Amino acid sequence: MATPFHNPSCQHCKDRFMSIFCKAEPCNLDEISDAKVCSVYRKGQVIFHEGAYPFGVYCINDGKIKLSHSGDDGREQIIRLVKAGDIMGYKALLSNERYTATATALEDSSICFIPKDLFLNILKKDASLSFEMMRILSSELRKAELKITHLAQKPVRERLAETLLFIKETYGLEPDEQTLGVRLSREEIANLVGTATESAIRLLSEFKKDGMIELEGKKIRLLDIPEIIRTANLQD
Amino acid sequence: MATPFHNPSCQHCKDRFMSIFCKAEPCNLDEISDAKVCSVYRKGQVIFHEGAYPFGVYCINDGKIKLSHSGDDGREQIIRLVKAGDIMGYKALLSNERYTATATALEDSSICFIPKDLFLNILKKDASLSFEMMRILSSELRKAELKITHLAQKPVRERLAETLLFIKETYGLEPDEQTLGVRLSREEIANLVGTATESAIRLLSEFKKDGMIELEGKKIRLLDIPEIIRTANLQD
DNA sequence: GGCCACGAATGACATGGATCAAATGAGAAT
DNA sequence: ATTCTCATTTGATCCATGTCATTCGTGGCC
Repeated sequence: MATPFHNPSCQHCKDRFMSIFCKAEPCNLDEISDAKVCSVYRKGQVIFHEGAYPFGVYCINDGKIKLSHSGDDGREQIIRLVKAGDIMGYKALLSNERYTATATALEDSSICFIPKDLFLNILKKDASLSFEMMRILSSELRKAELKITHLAQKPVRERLAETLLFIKETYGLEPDEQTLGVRLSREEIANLVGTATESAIRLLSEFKKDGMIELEGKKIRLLDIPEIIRTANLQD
Repeated sequence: MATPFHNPSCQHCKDRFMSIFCKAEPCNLDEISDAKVCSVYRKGQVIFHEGAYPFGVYCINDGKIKLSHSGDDGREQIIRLVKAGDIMGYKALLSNERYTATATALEDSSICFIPKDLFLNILKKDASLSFEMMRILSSELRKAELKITHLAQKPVRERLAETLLFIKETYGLEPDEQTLGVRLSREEIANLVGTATESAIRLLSEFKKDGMIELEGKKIRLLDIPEIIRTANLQD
């Protein structure tokens, strides 16, 4: 499926300083760099499947990925958006269980694979790396818990506005400083918000009518961010 | 507020083998045991407040605690139930931020406090402890993500059934093998499920009418667990 | 015992949002 | 270009669930 290619070295990875591995001790980084395998996945390709056993962690060299649960009735719930410098698949590895989510490329991406044993061994001997790992886990957990509260208490309108801001935080804006840096289908947006596709569409149209955003195919331009923030009704 | 009393030693803590510290190296456990302070909190007392800065982690010696976010409109969302042997407050500590949740005793509880510096230092030098910490974080994260999916996709009825099972998993049953091992108000149940109190009450009555449970004040007896599982409609 | 206060239960009602259906548009394949 | 397929949009409808209001029950306290 995925196309392997000559490994970029971790030491010179452009996202090295944003990634967890910037905390790793240099000798461990060398070891990781030698052992990893980098592959290219095309848009839509699945990197790993919910239910499968993990054999390592993935570190995004370049690209954008969604992680999603497939709900009982088949509807998917997107639980995380992954960007360059991020790692994924660590949760299953650490708790030694199967993947609980499926990773799908949102656009063509180059992704490095680090074998399980190596990763775990280095984690065990590199205190600063494992501390960083804990920091990441804590922060993901905090975000997840906040999402639980909002899902339980906020109306779809507010959650959609919040989601737009979240996408902006994650993937940033294009050079025009307005367009969200990723193209998602309406269904994907809905699955991120946790609502029906039609509801997401309707509310996006409303946002547009209210002058908060502009829509052009899958492009979304944020015109009035302060108003979006107000709509999201954030307190924290 | 809380009443300190003579410290039980960690080495002889009855929940030692279920707690994270069973993984700590013995010498580190000694250190923790010496430094910790154990206090008694009465039912309803707050152990720490959302928004406050953390100065250490709490390890439950005995008792039951709820961790909750207070939503923007004041409604609370319970995000975790804590039992003897569990620790709490580590998330804020690890990510070096303020508490995002409030911890309140569900019944009289004795809780040990481990100072921040000590905990972090030991975490840094005790690989097996920090590995265990990562395991806990991963598992919490997995649970949180599952909850997000269910909150987004399942009707209240299913979530309530699931919550009853979750309470049973967490706190077990009383000696009669039917009654849930904790007394929660209807409001607390609703805040766990993520619904309005009235909805929780109505559905509990339905469950009772259907013979799944029996209600007697705050006592909830699970009469037909297989049927509750069916109602929860769990696939995983 | 009887009052008070608060949790629990029930009913009536309003509505946000899901679902179903149909029409339109846009991108991919030939 | 033409067709086909799938995403998007819009409209109509329905229902689960939240909200408001009231009553009921229970435990605490004087």
